[in-house]
Amino acid sequence: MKLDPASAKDLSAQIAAAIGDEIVSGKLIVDARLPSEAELAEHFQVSRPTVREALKRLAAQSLIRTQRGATGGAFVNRLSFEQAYGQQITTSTLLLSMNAVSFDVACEARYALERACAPLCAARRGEAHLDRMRTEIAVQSDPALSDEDFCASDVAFHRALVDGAGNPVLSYHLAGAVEAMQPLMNMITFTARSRSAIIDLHSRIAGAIAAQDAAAADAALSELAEYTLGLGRDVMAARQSRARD
Amino acid sequence: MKLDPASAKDLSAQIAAAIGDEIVSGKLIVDARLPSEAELAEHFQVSRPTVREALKRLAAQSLIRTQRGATGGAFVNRLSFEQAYGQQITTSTLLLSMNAVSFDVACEARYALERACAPLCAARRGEAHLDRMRTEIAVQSDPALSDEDFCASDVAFHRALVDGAGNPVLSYHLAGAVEAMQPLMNMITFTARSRSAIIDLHSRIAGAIAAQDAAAADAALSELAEYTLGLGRDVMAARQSRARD
DNA sequence: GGAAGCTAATTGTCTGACAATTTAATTGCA
DNA sequence: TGCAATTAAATTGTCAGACAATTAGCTTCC
Repeated sequence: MKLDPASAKDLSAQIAAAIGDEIVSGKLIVDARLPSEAELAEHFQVSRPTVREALKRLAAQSLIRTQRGATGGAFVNRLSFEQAYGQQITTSTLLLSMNAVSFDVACEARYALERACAPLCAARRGEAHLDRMRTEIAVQSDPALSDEDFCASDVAFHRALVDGAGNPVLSYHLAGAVEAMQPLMNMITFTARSRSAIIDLHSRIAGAIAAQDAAAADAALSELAEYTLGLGRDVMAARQSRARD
Repeated sequence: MKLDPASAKDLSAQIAAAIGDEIVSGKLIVDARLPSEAELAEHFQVSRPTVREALKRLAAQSLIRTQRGATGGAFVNRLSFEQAYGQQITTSTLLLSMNAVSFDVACEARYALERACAPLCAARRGEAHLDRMRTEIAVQSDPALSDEDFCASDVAFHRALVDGAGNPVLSYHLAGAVEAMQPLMNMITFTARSRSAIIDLHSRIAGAIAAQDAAAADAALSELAEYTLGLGRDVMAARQSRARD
């Protein structure tokens, strides 16, 4: 583990990169203990605060965890699926909100990915997933539900569909795509009529999954994608015409 | 921006979370300047090193960038697609390597997602994407190529396919799925025969994309998925039989 | 008017210290 | 001997103050 004296970056960034590389490359395995802060400072010829800044960078990426006390220190952290979901959702959400990604593009990506899950979900779905989907449809049918809660339930429905594929890696990749859409969906105000159209399509999807009919599920998802895109376009058009006034 | 005195977490983690929430929620917009480290220390009633640790955590997530000098400081960073790709690939790779994800599960996720891109790619691919795919096929046809380089070229080929869909959000989500497979693919030693089978399928895929034939591309991808899964199973079986000796 | 230098603000780094926490060893006692 | 309480040691968490490095803007001088 060496540093590049000519690098333009901070020492703490260089040290974090050096240690991070060891972890990613597998030279430091899960639960291995890093040298103490004092030893790292000695090794890299820097002060302890600089080492600490480097360790905090790694901790922010969930690459290490720290423990106080006599046998404490920094340990290589096993990246759990839960942690990865969280990072994935945060990054995806920020990416969409900060880059003026159009509703169309985000929507297309989301439904393209989701349709990839449908056949697997139809083949493998368990009762738990069917229950989650039916529960969310019931929630969505309450006319008193706020728009935000409707969108949250929409996300929960689609995550049940994704999880039904029974592939945690797939669920991880889809988590960001589905969750990051929520702020965009919130921007669309749902009329009673569009809500019922969405609920109908959700019911068709759930029914097809229950019947293990992949083709029907795909068709319904495809229709939902088209319908959602249309809603988005209507809202955008309405906004533009209001802006002209 | 307040801290919870009862929290079990580090002060730097709490401060990072507080500022991070402001950014994610949009209260701090892109390119906004955060207060100076001294002001933040004053605001949160902590020392400057503690504030700095918090800022380094945020920097590690690409949420902020810092600049030295008179008009310097910490600024909310626009998360670029490039940065997001990088984080996505790192996280996906670690997730697979640290959680003993089986080759089957990772492979299934990857090809399911990739097949979602095929129809879009067939419809929209430009000459640049076709060129990239053809170039990689040529690279792969060199018998002197090392297994590592063959896998790297394989990844490049598939990324061209993904990028051909012309949807950056889709490319972002797929980047992790495709790149994170490389270490797993490296574990499979390719015989000359399996290489030629893969190259044939790549050629069929590239041809179908060039002809804008989505169905043919999907069929070839599907075959490639099956073939890759088979290769993985053979390698695992051979290992187990060796282990029994 | 322009170039050089000065000043102020800010982050980057260092030193040293103490507090809090946890484990292990030691001691004292029954 | 066995066990409980105490002590010691190691480690991270936090603080205070200082100086170096960098950068923008202002001032001064030619």
